[in-house]
Amino acid sequence: MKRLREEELALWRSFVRLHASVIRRIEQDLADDRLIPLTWYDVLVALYQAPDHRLRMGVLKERTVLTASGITRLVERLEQQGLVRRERTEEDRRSTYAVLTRDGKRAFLQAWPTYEKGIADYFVNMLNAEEQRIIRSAFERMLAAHDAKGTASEPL
Amino acid sequence: MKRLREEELALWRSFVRLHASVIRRIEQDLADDRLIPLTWYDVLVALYQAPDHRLRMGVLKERTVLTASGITRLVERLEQQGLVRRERTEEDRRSTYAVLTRDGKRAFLQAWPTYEKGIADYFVNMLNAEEQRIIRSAFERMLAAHDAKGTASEPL
DNA sequence: TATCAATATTTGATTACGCAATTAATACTG
DNA sequence: CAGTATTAATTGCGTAATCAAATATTGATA
Repeated sequence: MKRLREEELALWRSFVRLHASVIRRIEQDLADDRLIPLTWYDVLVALYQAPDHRLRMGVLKERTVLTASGITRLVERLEQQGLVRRERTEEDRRSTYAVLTRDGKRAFLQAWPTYEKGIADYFVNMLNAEEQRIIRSAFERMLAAHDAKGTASEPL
Repeated sequence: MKRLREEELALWRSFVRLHASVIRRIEQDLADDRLIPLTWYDVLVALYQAPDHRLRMGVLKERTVLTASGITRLVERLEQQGLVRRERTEEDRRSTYAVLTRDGKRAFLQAWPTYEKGIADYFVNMLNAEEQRIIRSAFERMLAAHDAKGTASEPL
């Protein structure tokens, strides 16, 4: 049971706080511009990139940071806003597809410039090329390891 | 208006997802061991480290990741659990102090081993010494820059 | 020093999310 | 091929966090 050193703890704290700060700022900018929130964006983009702009709820869950019930409710709201449509299919009648609507496509295309600028201003552009490379490779490696382990408890 | 490159976007996504994954795992471990949640821990530690184990609500807010009302409610719950006591003072009767109780101290000391292990297992120990150094210094620099800017909208 | 502004915290209303249980359909097994 | 297990998604219920408005107190100013 190795104890954490002071610098290691500082590293952890910086990670948590930076995350909160960046997310809050981007969310604020989106709200200021009357655009959709980050969570909506994540779903709509995933659909946009998918073949036929449609994806099963389960896949959608994996692409976001939510649990199954979280996704159900989020898609429900998106459907109410007309940004997404739900479809059941014959091939497997347990599953539901979420399909991007025309309005949904428009909503996320409108949000992108603000989102992109937020990511750049509050995060990416504050890192030099070497830092970017190192952080990305470390984080992706860690994520892979996380996934490898608790796939059971994975709402990732 | 510089556009984000693919790798920059991947960097951003790895950041967001890693954060969600690590936090979720630690929170789960704490729950499994019947210990206090992360947010409680943050408050209790801040109080523990403060002179006389007491801090004004506003200061507490700065040390966590919550807004003013978030802190009010969190401290409220902690008070209900007997982990914290609220005190008003004569020097400035607008402000409230939160004071760590004996039970509060015990609760967070009990949680620490699990929390520490989580930080180590899911985050710190997955990074080599150089990565740790680089990430910490970059993140702390970014946080400082964030604070310098929007101190107005800062619940940081 | 009465008034207006600023600060510190709290409250009301709303929203989002998680867990555990539920429903429904498909896959496996003896 | 009947019965059980597994998978996919949803729902009930509770908790926690936010924003905006309210309250209370202190500071500034004319």
